[in-house]
Amino acid sequence: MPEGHTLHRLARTLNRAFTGTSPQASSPQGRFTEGAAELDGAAYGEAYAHGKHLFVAFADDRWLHVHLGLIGKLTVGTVRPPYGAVRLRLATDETAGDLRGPIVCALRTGDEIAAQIAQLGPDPLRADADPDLAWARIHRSRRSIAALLMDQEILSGVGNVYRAEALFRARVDPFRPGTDLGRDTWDALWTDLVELMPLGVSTGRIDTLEPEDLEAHQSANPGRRRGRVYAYRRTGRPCYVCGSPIRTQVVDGRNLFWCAECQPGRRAH
DNA sequence: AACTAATGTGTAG
DNA sequence: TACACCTTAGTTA
Repeated sequence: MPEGHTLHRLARTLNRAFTGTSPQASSPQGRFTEGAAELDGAAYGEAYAHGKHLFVAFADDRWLHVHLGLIGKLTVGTVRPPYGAVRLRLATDETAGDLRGPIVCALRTGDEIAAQIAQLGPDPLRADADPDLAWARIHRSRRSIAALLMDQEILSGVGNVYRAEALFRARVDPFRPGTDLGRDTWDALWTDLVELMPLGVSTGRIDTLEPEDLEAHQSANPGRRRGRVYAYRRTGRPCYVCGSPIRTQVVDGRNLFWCAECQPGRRAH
């Protein structure tokens, strides 16, 4: 589930597995052979996430830049023969990290990493994040808050699930323009993301239901294991708060999910 | 077993 | 707007 929480979790997992080692690097798939050769045997430094980007520092200003995109996976576990298309394997005698299907897997310098980070808006999962930087752009934009929340240059790490859930939890109409949002509403959205996303880092999944709404969820979904959410992918099913059907609409090529009763707006959708 | 959609983003037409 | 990435969960047969 590659929204920001996934990448922060992976940075932690990589650091636990590889800190203090000099892993072997290879590209079983063959599409990162040269980069892997550059990293092979280099001393591992530290992994960091910023939004949905993952950066791994190695000795001598060699950095690995990974973006999983929609279907990419990075798994870390005991050494086994690779399956599927493994773009990059980092391996010690005990542990292998296998990267499949990323949209970015590249060797970078520290300067290049800094330039990449400079393009990203504040990340609710980072202690150094400044929400005012996002607000400065949001309150001057006529784009919808739904579009703004997904724009990684405005804030980073929020994807389609956290977008739908944060807007629901703050009871905000997704189509409201940034110019119309109000500072209080932005503060509520940001504060909620700052509380919500670390839960995703610890659990590896996105759960957003408040305790008082959990009962309605559990009676409607006995034994469900995946994330417990208010709106995301619940099209046509009853809202856990008001019972009216969750709505969906494609906006900028992505499905947007919301409850028109709990998140009322002035315009017809 | 086969098929589809998906948490994302860059590029080409 | 379409495609590429090429995995995986979920659905349909």
